[in-house]
Amino acid sequence: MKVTKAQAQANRAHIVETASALFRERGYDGVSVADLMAAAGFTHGGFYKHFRSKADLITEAAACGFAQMEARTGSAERVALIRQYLSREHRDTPGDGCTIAALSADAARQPAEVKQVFADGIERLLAKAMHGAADEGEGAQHAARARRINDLAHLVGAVLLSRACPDDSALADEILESCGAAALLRVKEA
Amino acid sequence: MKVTKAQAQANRAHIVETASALFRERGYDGVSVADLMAAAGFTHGGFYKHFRSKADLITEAAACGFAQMEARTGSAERVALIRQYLSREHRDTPGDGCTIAALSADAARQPAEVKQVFADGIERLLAKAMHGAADEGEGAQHAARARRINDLAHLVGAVLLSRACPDDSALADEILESCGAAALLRVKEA
DNA sequence: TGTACATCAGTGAACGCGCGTTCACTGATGTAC
DNA sequence: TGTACATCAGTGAACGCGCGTTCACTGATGTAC
Repeated sequence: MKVTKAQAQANRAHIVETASALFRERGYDGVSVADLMAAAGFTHGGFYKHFRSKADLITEAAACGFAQMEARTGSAERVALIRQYLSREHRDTPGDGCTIAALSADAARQPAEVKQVFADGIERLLAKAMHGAADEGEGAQHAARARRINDLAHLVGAVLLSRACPDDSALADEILESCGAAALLRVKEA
Repeated sequence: MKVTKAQAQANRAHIVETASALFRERGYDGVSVADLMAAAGFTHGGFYKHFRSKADLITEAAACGFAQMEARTGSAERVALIRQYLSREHRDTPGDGCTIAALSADAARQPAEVKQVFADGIERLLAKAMHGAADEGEGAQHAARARRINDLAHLVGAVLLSRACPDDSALADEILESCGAAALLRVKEA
């Protein structure tokens, strides 16, 4: 049953990606090693040929989630990004969505290793959003960074509030719409 | 070992309050029935004399958390509320803090019953914040409500982001400070 | 290039453990007379 | 008011189950000659 080195490496990456999506859907405690391996197309025993523990996988899956986000948001316009982030689609399919919105509350209860992955991910997101302000003065850069942090908190909070409401409830949609309108207005004003 | 009706009722309320705090600290999956009952000062067997299941308790504990929040924020000034909400103290002691910030991600994975408690709680929070706008026109009221929703999303998101960062990290504090400054500025401008 | 052997990714049964829940039991409280 | 009995909050052992993890085994891959 052995497999080529390349195949094994691909399988490992596939397990991490599957875990990253499942964790976003159900939380770290909501996905068992057996669940995950079955979803990835394997039996559970092989898990420990790739990872030392479930805790290790959680750290890797978080990093994978941030890497996916960066790859996908690479060239997108801010307006398109906001529309997508505050869409019903994103709210209703956390497995395909933002790691921060789906798992930051879970991460808060995880060891420092996981939290560091989140902090690094947030930091890289902020750095990327700052590209437009690279040639400004120190004060303006500081203000721009503060604005990015505020925008991120606002978007993440909106998705979290909307997800906490019953499916198809008016309030859940109203939250997305109110926050979307305000976020887009802020882009236009800047 | 029987106890007076009044005592039994008080014990039940004590279990719900203890659960509400423990859930906020560790999440719904992070607290076992045995953990909880021990923390409340009982053995685990008696749990089912008070509740039909852990799921039932989760619903009650959520309602208890919102009731506590309403009671505590009753007479507070908006500025004081924002300062407290975005304080390191609130970030670092979720057990004493806001149910939305601590558990909305967990609630998103719970049955409709729990989500309804969250939606009702959010709705009551918004209604309370609208008291100052009671005599305005329909358009102004709608705008005021949208502003409250945005403010709530912003505050909740800030606490979540800050909690996801490593303890005592600079980024965790920066998030609270940036969002606090912006939130307070918004109050002054209004 | 061909042969012999070591490696190790993947399998599936098994481990101890803690989970939510059930149950027989206790004994003070509440009730009926 | 006093007595006899039913009630039921709380106890602690036990239930089946799924968890994270370990292990002996398989057999194709990778390596040494």
